[in-house]
Amino acid sequence: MGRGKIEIKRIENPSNRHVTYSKRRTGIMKKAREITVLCDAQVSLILFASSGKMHEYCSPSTTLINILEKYHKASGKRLWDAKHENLSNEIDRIKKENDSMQIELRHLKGEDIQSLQHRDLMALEEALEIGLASIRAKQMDLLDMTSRNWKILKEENKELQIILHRQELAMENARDQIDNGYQRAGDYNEQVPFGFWVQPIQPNSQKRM
Amino acid sequence: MGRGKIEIKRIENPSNRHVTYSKRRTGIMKKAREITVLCDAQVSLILFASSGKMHEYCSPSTTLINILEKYHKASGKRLWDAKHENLSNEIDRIKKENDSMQIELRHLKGEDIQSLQHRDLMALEEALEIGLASIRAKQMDLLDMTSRNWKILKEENKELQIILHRQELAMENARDQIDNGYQRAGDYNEQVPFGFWVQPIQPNSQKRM
DNA sequence: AGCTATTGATAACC
DNA sequence: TGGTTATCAATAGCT
Repeated sequence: MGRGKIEIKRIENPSNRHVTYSKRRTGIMKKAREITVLCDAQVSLILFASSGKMHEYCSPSTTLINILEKYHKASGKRLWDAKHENLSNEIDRIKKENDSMQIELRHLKGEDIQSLQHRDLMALEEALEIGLASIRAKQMDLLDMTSRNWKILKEENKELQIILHRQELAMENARDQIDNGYQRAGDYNEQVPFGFWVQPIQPNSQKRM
Repeated sequence: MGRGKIEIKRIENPSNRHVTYSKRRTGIMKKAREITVLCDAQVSLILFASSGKMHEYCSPSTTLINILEKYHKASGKRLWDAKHENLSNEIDRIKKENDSMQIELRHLKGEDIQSLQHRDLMALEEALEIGLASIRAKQMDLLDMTSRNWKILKEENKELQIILHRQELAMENARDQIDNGYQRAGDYNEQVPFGFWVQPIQPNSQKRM
């Protein structure tokens, strides 16, 4: 394939070698592209010249990573290091954990229990009863707390009414004095002792405790 | 480079495509080998036919892993780091799923419910009640089945006793006849009607239904 | 899977 | 490198 036939052995002349490398590299790249298009193939081609310079071709429909993954599956060879394997193993482990939890959840919800034996059903029932008891106890707590808060609220309200009542009395008193001609600079406020005025009560008693 | 020029585009005829793939694959492999030898290059070539079948060439002085490491250095592209990242992401995803299931499980078992609101507790209670009802229904089924089987077993036993009783009577009868001098060649068996003999009852009635 | 006419690749040279 | 061309190699179409 040239002006003369050549033996396939290392070209000793570095210059010739490099020239041949360049030309053949273009050639093989072209071939790779062609087989990709013609035959609907996926190709990865990586070349390193003796100089260390790299060239690559990868069929456009995919990526090198993709090809390597397929390579991995097809050959079974382990390209990736231990780290990778660890990650894969962990994924498997977690997935298994996941599955068993999934099953447990379904069982607790009363699903997929056709295949269960009496022993399993008993255990499930016990677990459910314990859970239910715990939940109901908590609800009781909440209820107690709410009613306690109501009580507090009611007492506050009572006190409030008392205070209001005193204020009304005080204001009545003041008005009477004004009506009776007892006049002085100032307004109503100054005649009402400060402590008698309503203080804002704390809101949202639910959140207490 | 053949009997006729061809356009570089997908060969639609699958048979032709496959033939061309085979031929060109050997061609490109040869080229890879040649450039390796002639130019002292390192080459990795991976091909996947559209059928999914894989072929590879790797220059003898090295390995694919080696080449990929060099590729990694030369291109700066992170080949398996990307893969690692994907795996890590998946692990994260699954772990999250795992955690939420874990929490749900604990809640159903009445654990870690301190922070729950009334609304959540109600939902939990309902789920638990449904589960419990389902489990208990299943247990009832099992119980029914067992008692039904017991009943069958008892009836079988009754019949069995009747048959035994008849056999005893028959044998008594036969003995009496022998004692009374009624002699004949043969043994007891021949004098006892066959239908009177105990037939084996079916075992493990639990498995019925 | 083989054959071979024909195209394609490239060695040597500039 | 890039271009030219004589020559060899690859292969398309056929069997």
